[in-house]
Amino acid sequence: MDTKSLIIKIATNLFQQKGYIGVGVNEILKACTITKGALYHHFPNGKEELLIACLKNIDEAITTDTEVIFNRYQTTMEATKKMIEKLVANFEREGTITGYTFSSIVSEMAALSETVLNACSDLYTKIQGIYSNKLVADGFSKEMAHSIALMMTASIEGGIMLCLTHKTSEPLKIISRGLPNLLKEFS
Amino acid sequence: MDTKSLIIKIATNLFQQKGYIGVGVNEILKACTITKGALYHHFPNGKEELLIACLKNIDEAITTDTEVIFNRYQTTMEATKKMIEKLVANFEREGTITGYTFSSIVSEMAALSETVLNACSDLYTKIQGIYSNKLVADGFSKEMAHSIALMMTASIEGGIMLCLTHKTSEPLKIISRGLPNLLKEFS
DNA sequence: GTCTATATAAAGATAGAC
DNA sequence: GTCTATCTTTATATAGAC
Repeated sequence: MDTKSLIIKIATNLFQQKGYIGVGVNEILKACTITKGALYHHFPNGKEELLIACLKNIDEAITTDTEVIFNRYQTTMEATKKMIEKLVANFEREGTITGYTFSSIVSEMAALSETVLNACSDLYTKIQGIYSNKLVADGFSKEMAHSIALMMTASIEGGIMLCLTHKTSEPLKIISRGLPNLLKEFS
Repeated sequence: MDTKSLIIKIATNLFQQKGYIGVGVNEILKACTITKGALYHHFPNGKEELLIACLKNIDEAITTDTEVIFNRYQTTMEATKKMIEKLVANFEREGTITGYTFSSIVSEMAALSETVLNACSDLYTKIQGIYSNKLVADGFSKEMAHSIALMMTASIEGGIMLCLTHKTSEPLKIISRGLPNLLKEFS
């Protein structure tokens, strides 16, 4: 792998584990076994430029992964249950959830960087689009699908946060069981 | 007001707006028009000790406020709708949600400080307890009330995050409309 | 394209006068 | 209990050799 891709790969992991401000440039360098010269050659605008590249990387990974799951299973319900199962397994294995969320980045950057916030906004929109399309295929109207997709995203992201806070996978498991109520028409 | 209370009050506001790492000690001092001497006299262990004091402060404010609302209205549904209305109004007025959340603090501190994480965990448990009690009064079993309360917390926290990300109050409004589906028995 | 060495700024914290 | 002045560490970023 070329140096640039390596930096992005390793930095992505670190940012998801510790947040943007929680990871120093030096830590990234050490993890990559490279030095400042290399990093600033590939990312002249420094750490924030690297973060944007990482967000794009996360974006692709999440989108691809979600699409695969949502294509494999017949209904939104099945697909979502499987997705949450993966999140739970991830959490129980590693104690964090690295693959599917960026809410910590949103939270810490919301007041700090417009660029980063926009990147996160796009990403959520994209994920919700996948949910929404599947819901339309399930028979919901476009508007209802939009609303339900939003509620799914909110519940799952909130659930991830509760798992991290309470250090147990119970919240996501309960949310999974409550899905049938979530995936229903409402006013 | 005495200096210590003043520091806590102002720091609480800043932490909620910009997160823990996003606010420097110097910024707090400036906002309080005091100097380091005063701050480190009241909080010998520095910034983290101050944060814990602020979390307790938020805790009381949120708990009191939530209890008032949940006592005033007959059902969990009505109370929750009113609560979300307040969140939406807060967001539309100030562009942020300062009074009712601490998820950004959780997210950024999750990997960094055990103490802070525990304080946040207690707080969520307390809020969910209020929801849960009301749900039992509504007629749900204790276990079901626990599960629904958790889903409420997850949706609302997730909804707040989506509002911040997309810079619109739409997510919370949609969640409010979807509440009837959330507040139902499930397996 | 990657290295070493250095610059520069900001953070949190302390010491001691008043 | 609050001030000023200072310390220490750490952060991001740059310059220039190879």
